[in-house]
Amino acid sequence: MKRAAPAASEPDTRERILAAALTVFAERGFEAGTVRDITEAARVNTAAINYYFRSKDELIRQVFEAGLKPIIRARSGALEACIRQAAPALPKIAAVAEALVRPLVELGAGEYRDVMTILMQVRTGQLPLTKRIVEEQFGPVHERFVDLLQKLLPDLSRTEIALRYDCARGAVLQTLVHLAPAAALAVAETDRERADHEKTVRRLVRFVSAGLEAPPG
Amino acid sequence: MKRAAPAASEPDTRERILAAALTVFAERGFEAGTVRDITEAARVNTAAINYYFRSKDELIRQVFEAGLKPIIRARSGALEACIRQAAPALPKIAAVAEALVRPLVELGAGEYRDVMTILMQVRTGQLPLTKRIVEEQFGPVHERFVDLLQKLLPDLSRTEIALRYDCARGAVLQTLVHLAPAAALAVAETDRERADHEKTVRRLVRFVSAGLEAPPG
DNA sequence: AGATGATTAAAACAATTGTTTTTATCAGGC
DNA sequence: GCCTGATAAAAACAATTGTTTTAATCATCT
Repeated sequence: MKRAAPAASEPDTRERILAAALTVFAERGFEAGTVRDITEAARVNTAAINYYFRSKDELIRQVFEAGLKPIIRARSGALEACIRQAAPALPKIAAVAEALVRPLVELGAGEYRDVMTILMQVRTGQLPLTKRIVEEQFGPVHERFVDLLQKLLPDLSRTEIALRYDCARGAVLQTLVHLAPAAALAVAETDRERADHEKTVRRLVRFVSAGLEAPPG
Repeated sequence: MKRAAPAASEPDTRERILAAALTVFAERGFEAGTVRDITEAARVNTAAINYYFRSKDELIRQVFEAGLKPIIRARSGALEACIRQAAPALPKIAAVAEALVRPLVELGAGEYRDVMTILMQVRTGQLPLTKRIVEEQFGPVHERFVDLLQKLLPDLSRTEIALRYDCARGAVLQTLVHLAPAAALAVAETDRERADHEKTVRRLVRFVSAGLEAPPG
């Protein structure tokens, strides 16, 4: 036989581990977050992690890559939508800034807050494995952003554009981490929260746009 | 007797531990960086940490606070100098931005690179202890910056100013971490490096200034 | 020289780490 | 029924964690 349950109730043990691992890693970091922290949070036996994933490292890889994918897809999709919307002309800087900001704020304030926290941790480059994953996954999107910005700001060198793009990402991430950590328990977003996010997006877009199109030096 | 050596050769064991702890914590994080990592790097016995500091937690506190102080002093000094220089008028936004950017770049690219890395780690808030230290130490400086910006940008609400100030800090830190990690081994800065820092400062100031004085929404 | 007190070194401590092994449990196929 | 293979639980593994203990060293003062 291949599986105990065919498809209906895929034993959620594996999913519970993944979910628990995400929050544990976000709260304590990849190295400091222990296997037993995770199995206790998931109400699962200690050996389950080595049964479903080969090792803790493999669990880290899967949790991290799975968390990253929707973020990349959202940012990438927003960029394409913004280009499509402006076609055949080039999009405005503000639109590009919004394509960078909005997905991050909307995902990072909600379901993917833990992933954002982990992203911040990884940025400090403690684990080579995770740093490599980030570079691999985000590489293509970054390149497309910088390429587009280069067309919009032909007076700037590519290194200057890359620096400004980095600054923009740093500004958004910094704000995200400071954003209401209470969201973790909220099952549904209240109107108040949604309005806050909208305001945050507009403010960030304004800051980032201005920084991106600052005069060259 | 009070001390083995009066003052000339204060047993540098303690200093070696502090220095080694800083780089170990920067590379591996506060929790993942082990006592033995540090004692080996400092070529010191394992028990030395508990002899000179009471515990690992106390070592963390001392390393972190000692590393933070010069950064705060530099930023605080730069702000006061910029105010003094413009007096009796108010300083320009660009000058305030430079007071924020320059100390961070100059310290963070050199001797205090490890402290910057640790600052990034702490920002993700894994250890409550370190998060509290950061808030305590940086609180006053942040307030003075926001107060001054409020005067320079009277059309913006205080929360909006605070957000922009956060963005500015995030932008600078993000850039710092991406900055040449090779600096760790350089005993003396080359002219090339110093020129690079100067260019980085100017570019960051331009980005941050533009973001700070973006039109209100 | 002998005694004193600070420092260093070596060894051991219990606790916790990731992982493995070993033993149950539980579903479906013959 | 009984067997098979997947899952689950319990117990144990060696290795590593922060810390303590115990014994050596070393400089200084009397």
